[in-house]
Amino acid sequence: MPKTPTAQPTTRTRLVTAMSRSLQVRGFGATSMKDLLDSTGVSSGSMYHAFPGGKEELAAAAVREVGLDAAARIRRVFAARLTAADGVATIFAALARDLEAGGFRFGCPVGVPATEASAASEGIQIACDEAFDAWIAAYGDALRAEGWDDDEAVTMALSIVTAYEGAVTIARARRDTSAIFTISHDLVTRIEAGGRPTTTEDP
Amino acid sequence: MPKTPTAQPTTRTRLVTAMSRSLQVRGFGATSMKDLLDSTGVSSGSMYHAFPGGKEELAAAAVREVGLDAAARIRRVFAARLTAADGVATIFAALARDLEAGGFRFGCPVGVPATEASAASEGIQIACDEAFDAWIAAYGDALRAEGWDDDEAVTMALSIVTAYEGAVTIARARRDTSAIFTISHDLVTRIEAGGRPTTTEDP
DNA sequence: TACGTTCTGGATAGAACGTTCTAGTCAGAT
DNA sequence: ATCTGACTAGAACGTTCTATCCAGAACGTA
Repeated sequence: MPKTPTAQPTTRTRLVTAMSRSLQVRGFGATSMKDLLDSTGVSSGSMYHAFPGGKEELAAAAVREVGLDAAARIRRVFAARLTAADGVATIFAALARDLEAGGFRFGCPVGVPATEASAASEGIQIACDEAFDAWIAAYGDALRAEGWDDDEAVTMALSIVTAYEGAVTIARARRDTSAIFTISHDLVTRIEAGGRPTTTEDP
Repeated sequence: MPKTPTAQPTTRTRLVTAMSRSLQVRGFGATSMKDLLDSTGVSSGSMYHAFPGGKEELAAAAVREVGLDAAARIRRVFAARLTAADGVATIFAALARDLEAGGFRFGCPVGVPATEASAASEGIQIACDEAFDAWIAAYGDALRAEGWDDDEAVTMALSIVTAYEGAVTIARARRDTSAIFTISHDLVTRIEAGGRPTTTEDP
Protein backbone atom coordinates (compact mmCIF):
# COMPACT_ATOMS: atom_id res chain seq x y z
CA MET A 1 0.00 0.00 0.00
CA PRO A 2 1.41 3.46 -0.81
CA LYS A 3 2.19 6.11 1.73
CA THR A 4 -0.94 8.21 2.00
CA PRO A 5 -4.20 8.15 0.07
CA THR A 6 -4.10 11.94 -0.16
CA ALA A 7 -2.34 14.10 -2.72
CA GLN A 8 1.28 13.28 -3.64
CA PRO A 9 3.48 16.19 -4.71
CA THR A 10 5.58 13.53 -6.33
CA THR A 11 7.01 11.93 -9.39
CA ARG A 12 3.63 11.08 -10.79
CA THR A 13 2.23 14.57 -10.45
CA ARG A 14 5.29 16.26 -11.86
CA LEU A 15 5.31 13.97 -14.87
CA VAL A 16 1.63 14.44 -15.54
CA THR A 17 1.97 18.20 -15.39
CA ALA A 18 5.00 18.25 -17.67
CA MET A 19 3.32 15.91 -20.13
CA SER A 20 0.16 17.98 -20.36
CA ARG A 21 2.25 21.08 -21.04
CA SER A 22 4.22 19.27 -23.71
CA LEU A 23 1.07 17.90 -25.31
CA GLN A 24 -0.15 21.45 -25.78
CA VAL A 25 2.99 22.64 -27.51
CA ARG A 26 4.46 19.62 -29.25
CA GLY A 27 1.74 17.02 -29.24
CA PHE A 28 2.17 13.38 -28.35
CA GLY A 29 4.27 12.30 -31.31
CA ALA A 30 6.84 15.03 -30.94
CA THR A 31 7.07 14.86 -27.15
CA SER A 32 10.38 13.41 -26.05
CA MET A 33 10.51 11.32 -22.92
CA LYS A 34 14.09 12.40 -22.38
CA ASP A 35 13.04 16.06 -22.36
CA LEU A 36 10.24 15.26 -19.95
CA LEU A 37 12.53 13.39 -17.58
CA ASP A 38 15.25 16.03 -17.78
CA SER A 39 12.87 18.89 -17.13
CA THR A 40 11.23 17.19 -14.17
CA GLY A 41 14.40 15.64 -12.77
CA VAL A 42 12.69 12.26 -12.67
CA SER A 43 14.71 9.23 -13.66
CA SER A 44 13.43 6.77 -16.19
CA GLY A 45 13.31 4.06 -13.55
CA SER A 46 10.90 6.10 -11.47
CA MET A 47 8.89 6.97 -14.51
CA TYR A 48 8.43 3.36 -15.56
CA HIS A 49 7.54 2.46 -12.02
CA ALA A 50 4.75 5.04 -11.92
CA PHE A 51 3.63 4.43 -15.50
CA PRO A 52 4.44 0.88 -16.57
CA GLY A 53 2.75 1.60 -19.88
CA GLY A 54 5.38 4.24 -20.65
CA LYS A 55 4.79 7.30 -22.73
CA GLU A 56 1.32 6.32 -23.84
CA GLU A 57 0.01 5.63 -20.35
CA LEU A 58 1.51 8.87 -19.10
CA ALA A 59 -0.11 10.83 -21.91
CA ALA A 60 -3.49 9.22 -21.30
CA ALA A 61 -3.23 10.06 -17.60
CA ALA A 62 -2.29 13.63 -18.44
CA VAL A 63 -5.25 14.02 -20.77
CA ARG A 64 -7.58 12.55 -18.17
CA GLU A 65 -6.32 14.81 -15.41
CA VAL A 66 -6.28 18.01 -17.42
CA GLY A 67 -9.71 17.15 -18.79
CA LEU A 68 -11.19 16.87 -15.33
CA ASP A 69 -9.42 20.03 -14.23
CA ALA A 70 -10.88 21.95 -17.13
CA ALA A 71 -14.36 20.59 -16.46
CA ALA A 72 -14.08 21.76 -12.88
CA ARG A 73 -12.96 25.16 -14.10
CA ILE A 74 -15.96 25.40 -16.39
CA ARG A 75 -18.29 24.58 -13.53
CA ARG A 76 -16.57 27.15 -11.35
CA VAL A 77 -17.12 29.86 -13.96
CA PHE A 78 -20.80 29.08 -14.18
CA ALA A 79 -21.14 28.92 -10.42
CA ALA A 80 -19.78 32.43 -10.18
CA ARG A 81 -21.74 34.00 -13.04
CA LEU A 82 -25.39 34.65 -13.48
CA THR A 83 -25.98 33.66 -17.09
CA ALA A 84 -24.69 30.86 -19.30
CA ALA A 85 -24.00 33.38 -22.05
CA ASP A 86 -21.71 35.35 -19.76
CA GLY A 87 -19.91 32.20 -18.74
CA VAL A 88 -19.22 31.16 -22.31
CA ALA A 89 -18.00 34.66 -23.19
CA THR A 90 -15.69 34.54 -20.19
CA ILE A 91 -14.24 31.17 -21.14
CA PHE A 92 -13.61 32.14 -24.76
CA ALA A 93 -12.05 35.42 -23.70
CA ALA A 94 -9.74 33.50 -21.39
CA LEU A 95 -8.81 31.23 -24.28
CA ALA A 96 -7.92 34.22 -26.43
CA ARG A 97 -5.85 35.70 -23.64
CA ASP A 98 -3.98 32.43 -23.05
CA LEU A 99 -3.25 31.90 -26.73
CA GLU A 100 -1.90 35.39 -27.10
CA ALA A 101 0.13 35.19 -23.91
CA GLY A 102 1.76 31.99 -25.11
CA GLY A 103 2.54 33.33 -28.56
CA PHE A 104 0.09 30.78 -30.00
CA ARG A 105 2.45 27.97 -29.10
CA PHE A 106 0.07 26.32 -26.65
CA GLY A 107 -3.00 24.54 -27.93
CA CYS A 108 -5.74 22.68 -26.13
CA PRO A 109 -4.22 19.86 -24.05
CA VAL A 110 -7.10 17.61 -25.03
CA GLY A 111 -7.71 18.78 -28.58
CA VAL A 112 -4.11 18.33 -29.68
CA PRO A 113 -3.79 14.66 -28.69
CA ALA A 114 -7.34 14.03 -29.88
CA THR A 115 -6.31 15.27 -33.30
CA GLU A 116 -2.93 13.70 -33.55
CA ALA A 117 -2.68 10.66 -31.29
CA SER A 118 -6.17 9.22 -31.00
CA ALA A 119 -5.68 7.17 -34.14
CA ALA A 120 -2.48 5.67 -32.78
CA SER A 121 -3.49 5.02 -29.18
CA GLU A 122 -6.84 3.80 -27.97
CA GLY A 123 -6.00 4.81 -24.41
CA ILE A 124 -5.44 8.40 -25.44
CA GLN A 125 -8.53 8.41 -27.62
CA ILE A 126 -10.70 7.24 -24.73
CA ALA A 127 -9.20 9.81 -22.39
CA CYS A 128 -9.95 12.57 -24.90
CA ASP A 129 -13.46 11.29 -25.38
CA GLU A 130 -14.09 11.32 -21.63
CA ALA A 131 -12.66 14.81 -21.30
CA PHE A 132 -14.92 16.19 -24.02
CA ASP A 133 -17.89 14.45 -22.46
CA ALA A 134 -17.09 16.00 -19.09
CA TRP A 135 -16.98 19.44 -20.66
CA ILE A 136 -20.24 18.88 -22.50
CA ALA A 137 -21.85 17.74 -19.26
CA ALA A 138 -20.59 20.86 -17.49
CA TYR A 139 -21.98 23.20 -20.15
CA GLY A 140 -25.18 21.18 -20.34
CA ASP A 141 -25.77 21.50 -16.62
CA ALA A 142 -25.30 25.25 -16.80
CA LEU A 143 -27.88 25.50 -19.57
CA ARG A 144 -30.35 23.22 -17.82
CA ALA A 145 -30.00 25.41 -14.76
CA GLU A 146 -31.39 28.20 -16.93
CA GLY A 147 -34.38 26.13 -17.92
CA TRP A 148 -33.20 24.54 -21.15
CA ASP A 149 -34.64 21.21 -22.18
CA ASP A 150 -32.33 18.25 -21.77
CA ASP A 151 -31.91 17.60 -25.49
CA GLU A 152 -31.43 21.20 -26.40
CA ALA A 153 -28.95 21.73 -23.58
CA VAL A 154 -26.85 18.79 -24.73
CA THR A 155 -26.94 19.95 -28.34
CA MET A 156 -25.92 23.45 -27.42
CA ALA A 157 -23.20 22.17 -25.11
CA LEU A 158 -21.82 20.09 -27.96
CA SER A 159 -21.85 23.17 -30.17
CA ILE A 160 -19.90 25.10 -27.58
CA VAL A 161 -17.18 22.49 -27.19
CA THR A 162 -16.93 21.96 -30.94
CA ALA A 163 -16.68 25.68 -31.55
CA TYR A 164 -14.04 25.94 -28.86
CA GLU A 165 -11.84 23.30 -30.46
CA GLY A 166 -12.32 24.70 -33.93
CA ALA A 167 -11.57 28.20 -32.73
CA VAL A 168 -8.30 27.11 -31.15
CA THR A 169 -7.26 25.42 -34.38
CA ILE A 170 -8.05 28.41 -36.59
CA ALA A 171 -6.65 30.98 -34.19
CA ARG A 172 -3.34 29.14 -33.89
CA ALA A 173 -3.01 28.76 -37.64
CA ARG A 174 -3.67 32.45 -38.10
CA ARG A 175 -1.80 33.59 -35.01
CA ASP A 176 -4.77 35.85 -34.43
CA THR A 177 -7.48 35.70 -31.80
CA SER A 178 -10.16 37.60 -33.68
CA ALA A 179 -11.82 34.40 -34.84
CA ILE A 180 -12.31 33.40 -31.21
CA PHE A 181 -14.29 36.53 -30.47
CA THR A 182 -16.35 36.13 -33.63
CA ILE A 183 -17.25 32.57 -32.69
CA SER A 184 -17.87 33.51 -29.08
CA HIS A 185 -20.22 36.28 -30.12
CA ASP A 186 -22.17 33.86 -32.30
CA LEU A 187 -22.52 31.40 -29.43
CA VAL A 188 -23.58 34.05 -26.94
CA THR A 189 -26.23 35.31 -29.32
CA ARG A 190 -27.62 31.85 -29.82
CA ILE A 191 -27.62 31.10 -26.10
CA GLU A 192 -29.39 34.33 -25.32
CA ALA A 193 -31.97 33.57 -28.01
CA GLY A 194 -32.96 30.66 -25.79
CA GLY A 195 -33.30 26.93 -26.11
CA ARG A 196 -35.73 26.86 -28.97
CA PRO A 197 -34.35 28.59 -32.03
CA THR A 198 -33.73 25.64 -34.31
CA THR A 199 -36.45 23.16 -33.41
CA THR A 200 -39.17 21.72 -35.58
CA GLU A 201 -41.90 23.78 -37.16
CA ASP A 202 -45.09 24.05 -35.06
CA PRO A 203 -47.73 26.38 -36.56
CA MET B 1 15.12 23.10 -67.38
CA PRO B 2 12.78 20.25 -66.49
CA LYS B 3 11.17 17.98 -69.03
CA THR B 4 7.77 19.53 -69.62
CA PRO B 5 6.00 22.49 -68.01
CA THR B 6 2.80 20.44 -67.77
CA ALA B 7 1.83 18.02 -65.03
CA GLN B 8 4.48 15.60 -63.75
CA PRO B 9 3.30 12.20 -62.55
CA THR B 10 6.61 12.11 -60.76
CA THR B 11 8.57 11.98 -57.59
CA ARG B 12 7.31 15.28 -56.36
CA THR B 13 3.65 14.45 -56.85
CA ARG B 14 3.91 11.01 -55.33
CA LEU B 15 5.67 12.37 -52.26
CA VAL B 16 3.15 15.16 -51.78
CA THR B 17 0.26 12.74 -52.03
CA ALA B 18 1.81 10.29 -49.60
CA MET B 19 2.67 13.07 -47.16
CA SER B 20 -0.83 14.50 -47.13
CA ARG B 21 -2.24 11.04 -46.44
CA SER B 22 0.22 10.50 -43.64
CA LEU B 23 -0.50 13.90 -42.15
CA GLN B 24 -4.14 12.91 -41.84
CA VAL B 25 -3.42 9.69 -39.99
CA ARG B 26 -0.20 10.24 -38.10
CA GLY B 27 0.41 13.96 -38.17
CA PHE B 28 3.70 15.64 -38.94
CA GLY B 29 5.63 14.59 -35.86
CA ALA B 30 4.83 10.92 -36.18
CA THR B 31 5.29 10.72 -39.93
CA SER B 32 8.40 8.75 -40.80
CA MET B 33 10.41 9.73 -43.82
CA LYS B 34 11.50 6.15 -44.26
CA ASP B 35 7.89 4.99 -44.46
CA LEU B 36 7.14 7.71 -46.95
CA LEU B 37 10.10 6.83 -49.14
CA ASP B 38 9.44 3.11 -48.92
CA SER B 39 5.77 3.43 -49.76
CA THR B 40 6.39 5.68 -52.74
CA GLY B 41 9.53 3.93 -53.92
CA VAL B 42 11.33 7.23 -53.99
CA SER B 43 14.92 7.31 -52.81
CA SER B 44 16.09 9.83 -50.29
CA GLY B 45 18.39 11.41 -52.85
CA SER B 46 15.47 12.17 -55.13
CA MET B 47 13.44 13.41 -52.24
CA TYR B 48 16.09 15.88 -51.14
CA HIS B 49 16.51 17.03 -54.69
CA ALA B 50 12.81 17.85 -55.00
CA PHE B 51 12.50 19.20 -51.44
CA PRO B 52 15.84 20.58 -50.25
CA GLY B 53 14.13 21.63 -47.04
CA GLY B 54 13.40 18.00 -46.22
CA LYS B 55 10.45 16.80 -44.24
CA GLU B 56 9.26 20.24 -43.28
CA GLU B 57 9.25 21.61 -46.81
CA LEU B 58 7.49 18.51 -48.08
CA ALA B 59 4.83 18.80 -45.41
CA ALA B 60 4.27 22.48 -46.15
CA ALA B 61 3.91 21.69 -49.85
CA ALA B 62 1.46 18.91 -49.07
CA VAL B 63 -0.65 21.20 -46.89
CA ARG B 64 -0.63 23.88 -49.56
CA GLU B 65 -1.65 21.50 -52.32
CA VAL B 66 -4.35 19.71 -50.38
CA GLY B 67 -5.66 23.06 -49.15
CA LEU B 68 -6.10 24.35 -52.68
CA ASP B 69 -7.66 21.06 -53.77
CA ALA B 70 -10.20 21.26 -50.99
CA ALA B 71 -11.00 24.88 -51.78
CA ALA B 72 -11.65 23.91 -55.38
CA ARG B 73 -13.87 21.07 -54.20
CA ILE B 74 -15.87 23.48 -52.05
CA ARG B 75 -16.38 25.79 -55.00
CA ARG B 76 -17.42 22.86 -57.16
CA VAL B 77 -20.08 21.84 -54.66
CA PHE B 78 -21.53 25.31 -54.58
CA ALA B 79 -21.40 25.61 -58.36
CA ALA B 80 -23.53 22.48 -58.62
CA ARG B 81 -26.06 23.29 -55.90
CA LEU B 82 -28.70 25.92 -55.64
CA THR B 83 -28.39 27.06 -52.03
CA ALA B 84 -25.46 27.64 -49.71
CA ALA B 85 -27.26 25.71 -47.00
CA ASP B 86 -27.48 22.66 -49.22
CA GLY B 87 -23.82 22.93 -50.08
CA VAL B 88 -22.75 23.05 -46.45
CA ALA B 89 -24.96 20.09 -45.60
CA THR B 90 -23.43 18.16 -48.48
CA ILE B 91 -19.88 18.91 -47.38
CA PHE B 92 -20.49 17.93 -43.76
CA ALA B 93 -22.26 14.75 -44.83
CA ALA B 94 -19.26 13.88 -46.97
CA LEU B 95 -17.01 14.47 -43.99
CA ALA B 96 -19.07 12.10 -41.88
CA ARG B 97 -18.98 9.48 -44.60
CA ASP B 98 -15.22 9.79 -45.02
CA LEU B 99 -14.54 9.58 -41.30
CA GLU B 100 -16.67 6.50 -40.93
CA ALA B 101 -15.21 4.85 -44.03
CA GLY B 102 -11.71 5.33 -42.67
CA GLY B 103 -12.53 4.03 -39.22
CA PHE B 104 -11.89 7.52 -37.84
CA ARG B 105 -8.20 7.14 -38.55
CA PHE B 106 -8.07 9.98 -41.06
CA GLY B 107 -8.41 13.56 -39.91
CA CYS B 108 -8.32 16.83 -41.78
CA PRO B 109 -5.05 17.13 -43.71
CA VAL B 110 -4.86 20.80 -42.81
CA GLY B 111 -6.35 20.73 -39.32
CA VAL B 112 -4.00 18.05 -38.05
CA PRO B 113 -0.74 19.84 -38.92
CA ALA B 114 -2.30 23.14 -37.89
CA THR B 115 -2.90 21.68 -34.46
CA GLU B 116 0.30 19.79 -34.00
CA ALA B 117 3.05 21.25 -36.18
CA SER B 118 2.26 24.93 -36.59
CA ALA B 119 4.09 25.77 -33.39
CA ALA B 120 7.20 23.95 -34.57
CA SER B 121 7.34 25.07 -38.18
CA GLU B 122 6.51 28.47 -39.52
CA GLY B 123 6.32 27.13 -43.05
CA ILE B 124 3.63 24.66 -42.09
CA GLN B 125 1.78 27.25 -40.06
CA ILE B 126 1.64 29.63 -43.01
CA ALA B 127 0.50 26.87 -45.35
CA CYS B 128 -2.32 26.00 -42.94
CA ASP B 129 -3.28 29.63 -42.60
CA GLU B 130 -3.48 30.02 -46.37
CA ALA B 131 -5.54 26.87 -46.73
CA PHE B 132 -8.08 28.00 -44.16
CA ASP B 133 -8.25 31.40 -45.81
CA ALA B 134 -8.90 29.79 -49.18
CA TRP B 135 -11.75 27.80 -47.69
CA ILE B 136 -13.22 30.83 -45.99
CA ALA B 137 -13.04 32.72 -49.27
CA ALA B 138 -14.81 29.88 -51.06
CA TYR B 139 -17.65 29.77 -48.54
CA GLY B 140 -17.81 33.55 -48.43
CA ASP B 141 -18.23 33.77 -52.19
CA ALA B 142 -21.05 31.25 -52.09
CA LEU B 143 -22.85 33.30 -49.45
CA ARG B 144 -22.28 36.59 -51.26
CA ALA B 145 -23.76 34.99 -54.37
CA GLU B 146 -26.94 34.60 -52.34
CA GLY B 147 -26.97 38.26 -51.43
CA TRP B 148 -25.14 38.27 -48.11
CA ASP B 149 -23.26 41.38 -47.07
CA ASP B 150 -19.49 41.14 -47.29
CA ASP B 151 -18.90 41.27 -43.54
CA GLU B 152 -21.63 38.84 -42.70
CA ALA B 153 -20.54 36.43 -45.40
CA VAL B 154 -16.98 36.40 -44.08
CA THR B 155 -18.16 35.91 -40.51
CA MET B 156 -20.43 33.06 -41.48
CA ALA B 157 -17.72 31.48 -43.61
CA LEU B 158 -15.38 31.61 -40.65
CA SER B 159 -18.03 29.94 -38.52
CA ILE B 160 -18.39 27.17 -41.06
CA VAL B 161 -14.68 26.40 -41.26
CA THR B 162 -14.29 26.59 -37.50
CA ALA B 163 -17.24 24.29 -36.97
CA TYR B 164 -15.83 21.90 -39.53
CA GLU B 165 -12.49 21.62 -37.77
CA GLY B 166 -14.08 21.30 -34.35
CA ALA B 167 -16.48 18.68 -35.61
CA VAL B 168 -13.66 16.57 -36.99
CA THR B 169 -11.84 16.75 -33.67
CA ILE B 170 -14.85 15.75 -31.59
CA ALA B 171 -16.07 13.08 -33.98
CA ARG B 172 -12.67 11.39 -34.09
CA ALA B 173 -12.35 11.44 -30.30
CA ARG B 174 -15.79 9.89 -29.98
CA ARG B 175 -15.52 7.64 -33.01
CA ASP B 176 -19.03 8.77 -33.78
CA THR B 177 -20.31 11.04 -36.53
CA SER B 178 -23.49 12.20 -34.83
CA ALA B 179 -21.83 15.43 -33.67
CA ILE B 180 -21.12 16.30 -37.29
CA PHE B 181 -24.78 16.15 -38.21
CA THR B 182 -25.76 18.14 -35.15
CA ILE B 183 -23.30 20.88 -36.04
CA SER B 184 -24.24 20.78 -39.69
CA HIS B 185 -27.89 21.16 -38.82
CA ASP B 186 -27.11 24.20 -36.69
CA LEU B 187 -25.16 25.80 -39.50
CA VAL B 188 -27.81 25.11 -42.11
CA THR B 189 -30.47 26.64 -39.89
CA ARG B 190 -28.42 29.76 -39.38
CA ILE B 191 -27.63 30.08 -43.08
CA GLU B 192 -31.26 29.70 -44.03
CA ALA B 193 -32.21 32.31 -41.45
CA GLY B 194 -30.26 34.72 -43.61
CA GLY B 195 -27.41 37.13 -43.19
CA ARG B 196 -28.86 39.20 -40.40
CA PRO B 197 -29.70 37.07 -37.37
CA THR B 198 -26.96 38.13 -34.96
CA THR B 199 -26.44 41.81 -35.71
CA THR B 200 -26.90 44.76 -33.44
CA GLU B 201 -30.16 45.64 -31.78
CA ASP B 202 -32.39 47.99 -33.81
CA PRO B 203 -35.81 48.56 -32.21
C1' DT C 1 17.71 -3.61 14.58
C1' DA C 2 16.09 -6.36 10.87
C1' DC C 3 12.96 -7.21 7.08
C1' DG C 4 10.13 -6.59 2.90
C1' DT C 5 8.32 -3.52 -0.07
C1' DT C 6 8.34 0.53 -2.70
C1' DC C 7 10.74 3.63 -5.19
C1' DT C 8 14.98 5.69 -7.45
C1' DG C 9 19.25 6.47 -10.26
C1' DG C 10 21.65 5.98 -14.18
C1' DA C 11 23.89 3.14 -17.49
C1' DT C 12 22.60 0.63 -21.41
C1' DA C 13 20.35 -1.66 -25.25
C1' DG C 14 18.66 -1.67 -29.73
C1' DA C 15 15.90 0.38 -33.00
C1' DA C 16 14.47 4.37 -35.66
C1' DC C 17 15.16 8.97 -36.81
C1' DG C 18 16.14 12.79 -40.59
C1' DT C 19 19.80 13.93 -43.26
C1' DT C 20 24.10 13.76 -45.99
C1' DC C 21 27.20 11.90 -49.23
C1' DT C 22 29.26 9.79 -53.17
C1' DA C 23 28.80 7.41 -57.19
C1' DG C 24 26.05 6.90 -60.88
C1' DT C 25 22.35 7.29 -64.96
C1' DC C 26 20.56 9.50 -68.82
C1' DA C 27 18.68 13.19 -72.22
C1' DG C 28 19.79 16.62 -74.88
C1' DA C 29 23.03 20.33 -76.42
C1' DT C 30 27.35 21.17 -78.70
C1' DA D 1 31.85 12.03 -79.66
C1' DT D 2 31.84 14.65 -75.76
C1' DC D 3 30.09 17.45 -72.33
C1' DT D 4 26.68 19.04 -69.09
C1' DG D 5 23.55 19.25 -65.53
C1' DA D 6 19.25 17.59 -63.69
C1' DC D 7 17.99 13.70 -61.37
C1' DT D 8 18.49 9.00 -58.81
C1' DA D 9 20.07 5.20 -55.77
C1' DG D 10 21.13 3.61 -51.46
C1' DA D 11 24.68 3.04 -47.99
C1' DA D 12 26.30 5.37 -44.03
C1' DC D 13 26.18 9.12 -40.49
C1' DG D 14 25.50 10.72 -35.96
C1' DT D 15 21.74 11.61 -33.13
C1' DT D 16 17.77 10.67 -30.56
C1' DC D 17 14.27 7.67 -29.41
C1' DT D 18 11.64 4.59 -25.86
C1' DA D 19 12.29 0.91 -22.96
C1' DT D 20 14.82 -2.27 -19.85
C1' DC D 21 17.64 -3.61 -16.16
C1' DC D 22 19.37 -3.98 -11.58
C1' DA D 23 21.81 -2.42 -7.58
C1' DG D 24 20.68 0.06 -3.75
C1' DA D 25 18.27 3.98 -1.04
C1' DA D 26 14.20 5.01 1.64
C1' DC D 27 10.55 3.77 4.44
C1' DG D 28 6.84 1.58 7.21
C1' DT D 29 6.35 -2.26 10.28
C1' DA D 30 7.61 -5.68 13.57
